[in-house]
Amino acid sequence: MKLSKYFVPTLKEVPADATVTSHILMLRSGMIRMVSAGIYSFLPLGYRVLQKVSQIIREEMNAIGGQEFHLPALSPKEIWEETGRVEAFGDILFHIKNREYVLAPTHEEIITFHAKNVVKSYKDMPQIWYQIQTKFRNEPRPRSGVIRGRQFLMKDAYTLDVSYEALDVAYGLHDKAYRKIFDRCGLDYFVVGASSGAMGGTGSEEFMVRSDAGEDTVAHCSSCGYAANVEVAESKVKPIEREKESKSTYEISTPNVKSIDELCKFLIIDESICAKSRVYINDGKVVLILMQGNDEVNESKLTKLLGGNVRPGHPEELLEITGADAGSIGPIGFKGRIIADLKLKDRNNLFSGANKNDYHIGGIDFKRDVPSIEYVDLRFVKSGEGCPNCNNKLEVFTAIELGHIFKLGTKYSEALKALYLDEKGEEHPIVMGSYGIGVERIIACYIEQNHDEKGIIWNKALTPFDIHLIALNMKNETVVSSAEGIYNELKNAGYEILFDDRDAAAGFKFNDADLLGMPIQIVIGEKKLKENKCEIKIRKTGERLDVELKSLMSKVKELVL
RNA sequence: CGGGGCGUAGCGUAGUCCGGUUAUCGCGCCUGCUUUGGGAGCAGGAGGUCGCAGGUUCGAAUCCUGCCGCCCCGACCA
Repeated sequence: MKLSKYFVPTLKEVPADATVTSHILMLRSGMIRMVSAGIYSFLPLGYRVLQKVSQIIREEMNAIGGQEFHLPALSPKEIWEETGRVEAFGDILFHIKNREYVLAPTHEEIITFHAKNVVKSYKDMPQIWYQIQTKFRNEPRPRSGVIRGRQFLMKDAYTLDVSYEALDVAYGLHDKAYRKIFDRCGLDYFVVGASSGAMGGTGSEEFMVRSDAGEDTVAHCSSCGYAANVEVAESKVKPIEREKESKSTYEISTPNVKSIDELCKFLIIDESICAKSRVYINDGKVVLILMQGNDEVNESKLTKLLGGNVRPGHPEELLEITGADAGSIGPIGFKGRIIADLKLKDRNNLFSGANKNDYHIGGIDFKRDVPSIEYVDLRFVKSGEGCPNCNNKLEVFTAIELGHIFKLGTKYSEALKALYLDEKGEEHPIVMGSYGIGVERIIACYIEQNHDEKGIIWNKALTPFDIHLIALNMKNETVVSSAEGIYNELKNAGYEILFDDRDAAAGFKFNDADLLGMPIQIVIGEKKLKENKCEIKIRKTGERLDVELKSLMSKVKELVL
């Protein structure tokens, strides 16, 4: 491809709206342009990368027996009502105004619809069905370029099986395929075990890439590989030691002290001996949660523990329930269920609210004064705490979710009555699995991990072109004819090659080449030509090699592997 | 949806507080000449509903009101 005729609008300056590295570089290298918030056009160069990624995914999905579909994005609303997902998705689901259609945010419904009509016997399974297709979600806040969009490309796969045992096999195949896909793309990723929660089934894994642009927070152990979303992550934390002598409780006047920090400052004590109170309403019932010092309540853990609907109490409710405002609430005299974090287990000589505004109580002994108390792990894991599985320490950081796999079970097959007959002629719902990959996210994550101050650094697998050929002076006939010759020779040898044949200054071309990031640059210039040589630059290392023109092809063959 | 910021030529911007000739500068673009190993030089040129609508005023990019759009933080995220 000749760059003079190829639409690659590179930008020298950073667009004002972009803050995330991958977003900046995708815009600057002319891969994408924004149309509206969370909606991007892929330009020819970006689309080449998208196709490379898609092809890798396709190959690995086909390798485990996947069959590629192309399902419609436009979908009758009725079928989404049958599974209850019009309500479940809420405002995330795009609705068509002039007909009862929705834009599909995912395709469980459509797959199940086809399964119901076609898969009637145990003999028809197992099946692995997948597609690479555009998904639509009305995200309230798209961000970070292509990382979170309202329209995005997803590889979604669905498995149909006769049993949960068979589902385990399908799930295992996807786990392996996903690792291969991300390995081939050259990504540094890790796998997070997640509870499948409301989706049912027995397992779920997320494939994550560490990144400041990420929206998930995970705890990771580099030693044993333990990794979990902080919503469910656990850590080894010792409860604070009980003191030998328990003081008796005593009331302290603490005017205008609202927070743990203010309390510590006022009484000159450490936050570790303060029990912070939070009141939650669980399906109408009141629960008091006690956390050590400034530890935050992990509401995911709390919801999992209590079940049903869990929400923090409103200020008016707090006053009515406890007789005090937030900041002066505590376990002494509290009527209702009391749960404390494990870190506070059996501890004495604690400080907490007095359930009376502007008063706190000291000398609290949980064993003596709050005998009904329950202890549960309700903390958010913090960096530096012990790994639950080994003796190393956990690191907590943000990450981008690249893909997930989970066992769906029969939620959709039951709702849409996708049933099959077993050997005995008995009817059962099909057991399903669901597996997704964010295709654009692979590209963004790759760039996040492979760039320098000059631009992108592509690897062989994803690069839009194998070689970036630069003719330095398009007014010099020798340079032009040599470059044209090399271009044709490389092209005929089967290489994908971008030929910068623009009439521009050398520095301009070098900088564009570094920005676009092809793994190998071949530079044709007057000086080297006089010695029958040209120059090869390795983008990743910056290494430059002088190569005899006659041995160029063999050198290229050696480098492009 | 809450908080903050921004909207001036394809891109990046000055001017806005404190209203006043023809809206600033750089990049890019067009023409010509020169130049060609790290974002060239000279000369000439094109390109603007100052986000939109309304208001105040002799006069609005600038002040006021409403709306739209974009970015960031938070909430949300099968």
